[in-house]
Amino acid sequence: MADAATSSPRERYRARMRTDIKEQAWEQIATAGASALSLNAIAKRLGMSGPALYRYYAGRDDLITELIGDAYRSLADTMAEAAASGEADLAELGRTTRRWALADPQRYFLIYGTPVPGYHSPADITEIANEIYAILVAARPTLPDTAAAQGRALTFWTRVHGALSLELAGHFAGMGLDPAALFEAELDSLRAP
Amino acid sequence: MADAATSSPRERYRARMRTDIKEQAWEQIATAGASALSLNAIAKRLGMSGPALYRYYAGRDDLITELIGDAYRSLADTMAEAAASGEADLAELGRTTRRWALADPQRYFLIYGTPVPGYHSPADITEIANEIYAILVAARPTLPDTAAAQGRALTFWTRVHGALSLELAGHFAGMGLDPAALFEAELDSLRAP
DNA sequence: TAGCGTCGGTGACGCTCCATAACGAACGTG
DNA sequence: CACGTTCGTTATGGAGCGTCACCGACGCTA
Repeated sequence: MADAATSSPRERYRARMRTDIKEQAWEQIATAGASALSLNAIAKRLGMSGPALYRYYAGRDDLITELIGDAYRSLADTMAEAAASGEADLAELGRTTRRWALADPQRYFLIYGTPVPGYHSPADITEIANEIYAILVAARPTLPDTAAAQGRALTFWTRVHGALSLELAGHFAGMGLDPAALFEAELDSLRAP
Repeated sequence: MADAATSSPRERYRARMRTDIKEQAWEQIATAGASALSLNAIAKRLGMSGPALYRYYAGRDDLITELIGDAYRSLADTMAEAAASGEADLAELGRTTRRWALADPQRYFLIYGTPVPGYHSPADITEIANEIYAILVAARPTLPDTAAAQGRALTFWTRVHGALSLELAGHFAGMGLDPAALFEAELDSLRAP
């Protein structure tokens, strides 16, 4: 079963509708942030009335949860692709992460930004997070010791996000600093532990 | 005029009211995040009706802006106090920052969390940010080269926030990692550049 | 192909919130 | 004690989320 291959017209319409909704949602998030995401506005721009969206998503939280999942998936795929492209230097993975984040900062913050106190990620999302972590652990140059590789991956990850979150939030802008150079300097620091 | 020294009863009442409002606001932020901050809820908990708050703050944004300023001020004062206490090791300043952040994570995210796309900090807030930066630059051990001190402060700051933002957002929790140990490891990395 | 059940969309409604306006009461200064 | 400033209230408007009842259209199946 789970005939994902064959799809009825209704299923295709429904899938198309869901992607259209998410597309509008991403547009709003990119321009005004996730907290300003409005179902009514999405519906209006799709030419239909508000409650219609509830046929596709249980509510605002449900939609955002799926968007978070998509963001994670996008990052994991981007990292995996970079890692599989042969010269998967750890520093190059860092640059890949930065490019991905700069392409849509609010998408980055949807994952690594301010958490909502009550919120807990569903299991499939934490799974993707581990997937990303595994890519970092396996990155070249390959280390003989697994523990060392894990430690390196973790240090790498925290430093990347330290530089990235400050850059994307604009904390460097007012100080006349060059975020790109700073990022490269942090990548260099990982070369010789 | 502007007799700031003497304060009329009205002025004191007004100041007291503003602090009460902010106190309730912090409570809400700590438990539900800044995005869930509700003026109506604050007014209700203060035993008065919603529009009364507009005598003290021009609106929701005005209140939040002042809260951000207070958060910055609190962090800067905490850092300055630690730096002035004699043994102002750079690593100790890092631990001070972490303690400050753990005391109220949402207050931390009010400064270093997801930015609102349109928002620009007022000048007096960026001033406090520079104040914090200056404390880090001047931290012990004193470096002869100013550029080196600035570089060290910057690296320190990005790494501290990398570890802190991931810890506070709960990204380490699901992976069975010890945030405190990880933080100490990052502080160690700063010792020998 | 005809009919029927499922699915999708609509307007109406209740609730909460932000923000403004108009009104009345309390306060304290002169 | 009188008057103007300040404070708090209710009323109002507008937007958003989410639910409900209703209806139209689609497509599967007999």
